[in-house]
Order: sequence, then structure tokens, then C-alpha cells
Amino acid sequence: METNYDKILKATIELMCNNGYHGTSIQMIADNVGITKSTVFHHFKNKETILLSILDEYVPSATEGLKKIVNDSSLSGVEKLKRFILHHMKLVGAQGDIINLNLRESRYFGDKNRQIYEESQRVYARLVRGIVVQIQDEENTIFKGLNPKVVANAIQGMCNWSVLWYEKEGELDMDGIARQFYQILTCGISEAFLKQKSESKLSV
Amino acid sequence: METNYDKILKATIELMCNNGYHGTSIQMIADNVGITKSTVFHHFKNKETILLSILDEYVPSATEGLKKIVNDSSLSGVEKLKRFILHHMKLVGAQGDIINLNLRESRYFGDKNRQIYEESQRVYARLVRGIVVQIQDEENTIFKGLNPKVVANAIQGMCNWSVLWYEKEGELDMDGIARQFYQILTCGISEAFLKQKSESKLSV
Amino acid sequence: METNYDKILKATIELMCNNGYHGTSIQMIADNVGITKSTVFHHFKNKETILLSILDEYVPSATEGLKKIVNDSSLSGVEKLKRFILHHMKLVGAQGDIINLNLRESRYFGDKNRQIYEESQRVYARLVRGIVVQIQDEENTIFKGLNPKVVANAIQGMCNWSVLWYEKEGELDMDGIARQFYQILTCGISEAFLKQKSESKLSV
Amino acid sequence: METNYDKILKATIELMCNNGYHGTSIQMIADNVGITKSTVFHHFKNKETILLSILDEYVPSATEGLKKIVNDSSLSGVEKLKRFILHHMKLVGAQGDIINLNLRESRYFGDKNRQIYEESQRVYARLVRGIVVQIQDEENTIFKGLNPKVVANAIQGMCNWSVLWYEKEGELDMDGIARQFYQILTCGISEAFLKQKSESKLSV
DNA sequence: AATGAATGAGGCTTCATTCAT
DNA sequence: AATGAATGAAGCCTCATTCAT
Repeated sequence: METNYDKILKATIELMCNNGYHGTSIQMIADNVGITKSTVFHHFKNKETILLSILDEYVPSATEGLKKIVNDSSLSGVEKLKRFILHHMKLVGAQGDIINLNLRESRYFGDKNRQIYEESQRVYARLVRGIVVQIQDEENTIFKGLNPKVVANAIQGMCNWSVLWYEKEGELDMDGIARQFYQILTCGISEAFLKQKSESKLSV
Repeated sequence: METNYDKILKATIELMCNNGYHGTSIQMIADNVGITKSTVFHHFKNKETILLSILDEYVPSATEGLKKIVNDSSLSGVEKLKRFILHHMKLVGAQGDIINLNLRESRYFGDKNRQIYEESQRVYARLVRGIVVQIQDEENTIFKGLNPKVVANAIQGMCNWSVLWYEKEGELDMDGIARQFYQILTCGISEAFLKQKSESKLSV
Repeated sequence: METNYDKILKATIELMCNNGYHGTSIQMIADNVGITKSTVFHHFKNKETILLSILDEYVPSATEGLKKIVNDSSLSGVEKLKRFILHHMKLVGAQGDIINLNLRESRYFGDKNRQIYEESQRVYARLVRGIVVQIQDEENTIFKGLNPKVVANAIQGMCNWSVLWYEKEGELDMDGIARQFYQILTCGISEAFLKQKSESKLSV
Repeated sequence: METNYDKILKATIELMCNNGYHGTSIQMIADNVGITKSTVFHHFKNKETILLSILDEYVPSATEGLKKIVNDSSLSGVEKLKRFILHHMKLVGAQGDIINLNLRESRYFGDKNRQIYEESQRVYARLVRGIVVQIQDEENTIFKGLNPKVVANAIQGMCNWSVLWYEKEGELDMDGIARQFYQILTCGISEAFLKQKSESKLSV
């Protein structure tokens, strides 16, 4: 059975995605769940803690996934980029709402928690930058002569921005979007990947 | 002399960028300017109007600039892309705060105004998409076989995301960032542009 | 072993002394003891009952002590005054916190209990007034021509006020303070008492 | 015309005297005045500030009065004591409610203001102690051999306690109570004062 | 004996806004 | 042009208490 605790988290994700942190009141959350304000405070010390609980469940696992890709020394930089985009866009597809919260609302945390979350975002950014640097080392044509920081931010912007326009029930699927992003960045240099990818899709 | 009207706009930009629409109160604005709440309402009918006035001054001119580029039939698609990025990133550099507001806080408008702003964003997006389509028509290697909508969103994400990480006093200048974005998207296919650009810089 | 029941009483005394009745919440009490709110209600019907239990244990015994002194027909009024002060100040020293509660927080009782406690304070006051009257009857110089009610209140004020300034670990001991109070009131008329008292101290 | 500001102060004095600081809600104050909660906050930043404003108006003037007496080098210690008691008891009669607040509720201030008020009470206490010491220097029989701190506290207790039992409309007048307090402390040594005092009363 | 879940009432405070001056 | 007074609505949160386990 779904507990009120879980229902509160779920309702908060939805509401804060639509209305933002400050635009979502405890009353709205309570109404959405069908309980009283008091009950919300029975489960969570305060409003910030609700958002914190949501992000605490998501952020570490997202970073873990990326770390695994980056630290796999058997992979080429390009391969890592490909996997990162697939990994990241899959998250956007599956947990777009939470990513949305992480990107937009974590800045409303109090000092302590905000620093934690800004740090976690810096960590994530640093991992992406690592991929870019490796590609620049290995490849001759891709990202050549460019500032890794700029490139990494460009990649992340391209991917993260999708939380604003991607429609779950729309015509585009996340896998397809990810592959297109990859192609934009690598300019079709390894089109083999695209074919291989769509074949492998059959076997899943 | 700077009028209170202007001071209110300026203070609101700063405060809403840091705290969001709901996180910025009329009292905060008044304090920041050094006037009373009442005076704020003397100049603006209500809170929403303040944000509206800020965006109304910025958005049309931004769209105008883009329209000029897109409608110039003497330009190739690639050239339009180059100019769009330069144009857009210059805006981010000069008016990053306002773009920030436009992207993040316009969703808090009431129904009527929100629709207006969503429409203006759709217009902007359509213009960008037009550039992508033109490039696909003209070029053989760039954006080949990709969904124009995805590409346009990727470009806009790459660019807009910079409002979150670009530091005005930092080491990177907007011109440089714009050129790197262009290169990422075109994979250095027209490196001539980069050279030409840095030369032209001397003559300006 | 100290039961939770006792721990709750102890914590409540401390907390209410520092924060007052309204300033002390069940949550604070529970936290202070290291149990849950529910457990507090398991032991006490409601908040008022906790305070009631504390005072019910103390007040009757205090009154009893005073009654014994007053009703001992073998004692002179001055002797009764001396003993009352010693008795009362010893209570302040040993149970200052509870006296504090009795004096300051009993007014927050509900109607019924408040009346009980106000009555108990009237009883106490009447006993003290009895001592004053007896002194006026027996002595020529002490309290002569004064209103017994005023004198009794003066004595009680002098004594009770000490809960606000007496420091348990300070330089002054309650016995000494009591003797000085006695001397102030009797103006050293029976200094013999003081000598006798300090000698008797050796034999105790 | 009496402003809402003043009405709020007046209502707060009465309510907090009866119900204490924590027992008095802003709603109660608003109701008592006949305004809304919001209006209370229009005039006072927060609840604490209301109490602060009340005490800030009273405390300094009370201390000033005492200082004048103590610093008048033409007066004997006994005369100062007499005047102090009259001064202090007159305050109790006229502003008993505020003294009550000062003594009982100032402890609920936040750290900063509490320290200010505790210091102001220490100052007051020190002045009283000064009188006691002067008497011990000048007189042979009064307060002889006693700890000045204890005596000063005894005097203050005797006087302050009266806020709890003095009834404005009762049979006793403050002048009479003050004179009786004086006689208790000095044991009728200067009965002349009492006569003189009651005569002077005629001429007023 | 002890606790977790739940809640209605209320507490302090902020907010956007109106009105009279 | 600017402000002080006033307010209704709402916001976050605490409180004492009940109930089922």
C-alpha cells in the first residue's frame, strides 16, 4: 500500500514542477494527497525537507550512473559520450520531473543544503568535462581546440533543456532524441553507432 | 536622473533572478530601492505588471533581431546560424538577468499573459527551426537526417543554458563562447568563419 | 530505577521554570526525557495534569509544615516567625523550582484547579498573618500599629522573591539568608537567636 | 485622539498581565482593540517588539527616579530608603501592570533584549544596595552586620511582591503601604517620619 | 508501557493590495 | 509623486490531543 509519506513526495514533485518551490504551498500538497496540513508536518519537519527527500533519492543514483561510465577505462571518450547522453536522457524521460526540480528549485534551499546541491552539480559537471577532455585527447576532429568547460556546458545545456520541451506522450522517444543529440555533437562521424544502436534495440 | 520607476525595474530584475517570482515580495523590492511599498504600487498596478514591464521591453527587441537575420534572403543557412548564435549570446551577455527571468519566471504569469509569453517563445523557436531547415536543404553534412525540432531545441538549450553558468567577470567572453558553440554544431566544417571572425574583430 | 513518569515530572519542572507553562510544549518535555509525545500522554491525561501533579506533591506538605508551627501553642509569636522563615527558606533552597512554578504558573490552570490553588495560597497567607497578629499581641516594639495584612505580605514577598535571585551554588546559604531576614524584620531585637542558632548548627 | 498604536500597547499591557506573554496572542490583542491581526503587524514588527515598546517607555524613567534619590548627596541613607520606597510603591500603584510585565515577562525576550532588561534590573538592584550600604555606614542599629545584597533583595522583594496582592480599589492606599514597609524595615526608629508624612498629606 | 499516525485549532508572520491624504 | 494605515488571505509551522496498535 502506498503510504502518505510516499503520496506526499509524489504530489510535491508534480506540484513543484508546475508551480515552483515558492509557488507550492503545504496546503496544496495536503489537498492533492487528501490529508491535512498537519499530517504533512507529521511526516516532514518542514517544506524544505520534502524537496530534500525527493532529491536525495534521485541525485546520488544519477551521479553513480555517470561515474560508472566515466570510470570505465575500457571505453573510448566517444563511447563514453554516447553512453552519457543515453544515460542522461533516459533519466530525463523517466524522471524528468525530478530533474526539473533539481535544476530549478534546489536554489531555494537554505544555505547548508544549497551548498550540498550546488556541489553535487559541480561534481556532475566535472565528470562530463572529463569525457570531453578524453575525446579531445583521442580524436582529431571532435571538439578540437575548444575549451572543455564550454563544451561540457554546451552538452549539458542541450540535454537538460529537454526537460522544458520534451513531451512524454509526444511523437519523439528519448532514445531517438539521445541519438540525435549524439549525432549533432559528433557530426555523424560515427554513424555506425546509430545503426548498431537501432539494431540492438530489437534484441532488448 | 534615474526615476523610481526605473529603480523598481532594476531592483526587481536582480531580486527575481536570485529569488524567483514568488520568492520576491513587493516589500523586498521597496526596501531594495529605498521607498515604501505604496510607492511601488503607485508606479505599477500589481506585481505581475512589474515583471511584465521588464519582459515587454526586452522580448520584442530580441525577436526583432532574430527576425532580421532569418528573413535576410541573401544569407545562407549556415551564415544565419552563425549570426543567430552571436546575436543570442550577446543578449545573454548583456541582459542575462532578463533572459533568466523570461525563461524561468514567465510561467508564473496569469493565464492571459502566460499565453502571450508562451506564444512569443514559440515564435522564437519557429524562427530557429527555420534556420535548421534551411541548413538541411543547403548542406550535405550538417544536421543531416535529423529532426529539425530536436536540433532547434538542442541549439536553444545549448545557448540558453549559459545563463546558468556564464560569469560576467569570468575568464570567458561571450564572443568566444558563441564561436565555440558554432563550431560544436558545425564540427569545424567552416573554420574559415572563426578566422574571419577574429580578424573582423580588429576592424570594429 | 527512575521511571519515565518521574523523568517527565523532573523535565517539566526544569522546562516550565525556564520557559513558563505556555512556553513549554509537550514536545519539549518528550525530547528532554528522550521519549515520544505519545508516551507523555500515556502517563498524564493532559498538560495541565503534569503541572498539577508537581504542585500536588509539594503544596500540601509545605502547608502542613507551616500549620505545625502556627498551631504549636507553646511557642511565642517571635519564635514562630523565626521558625516560619527558616522553614520557608529551606523549602526555597531545596525546592525553589517548584515554588517558582507554584507562584508563577499556577495562574494558568483552568478555572477549577486555579481556584484550588488560589485558595491554598490564601490559606498559607492566613497562617502567616496569624503569626504577625500574635507578635503584635505579645511584643511592644515589633510590627506595632501596622496592618497585619501588609506585614504578612511584606514577609512573604521578602521570602518568596528569593526564588528569583537565590543561586544554589552561590556564596550564600539559605540558613544564613533566613537568619538575616529574621533580623531585618525584628531589627536585631532578639540577637540571642542568632548566636544560639549558629551554635546549634555545630550540634546538628 | 487615541491612535491604534496606543490602543495596542494598552491592550497588550492588560492582556499580558493576565495571561502572560505566551498566553497572549496577537489575535487577542487585535480583538481587544477592535482591529485585525494585520494591523497589529503594521504597527509592530513582531510580538516581542510590542512588549519591548511598553517596557522601553517605563523602565528608563523608573530608573531615573531612583538615580535622583540615590545621587542626592544631601540625603541621609535612611531618608533615601524612605524616599525610594515611596517612589517605588507609587510606581506600583500607578503602573503596577507595567512593573508586573517587567518583572514577569521580560524573561521571554530573545537573547539580545533579555540581556538588556536583565542588565537594567541589575542596575536598579545596585542602586538599592547603595542605599543599604550608606545606612550601614551612618546608622548603628539598622541592617547592622547584614549582607547588603541580602538586605537589598529583601527590600525589593517586599516592595515588588505587592504587584501580586495590591488591589487598586481596595482599602489600602499606596502611601500607607509604603510607610508601613518603611517602618517594618526601620522598626519604627524614626516614627517622626510617619507623623510628618501624614500631616504633609493634608497640605497636598 | 510505549509509540506512530493523524488532526483541528491556533500561533506568528508575510503578502499583495486598497484607500485616503 | 509618495506615503501611512489598514486589511483579507494565505503561508509555514506548532500545539495538545486522540486513536489504533
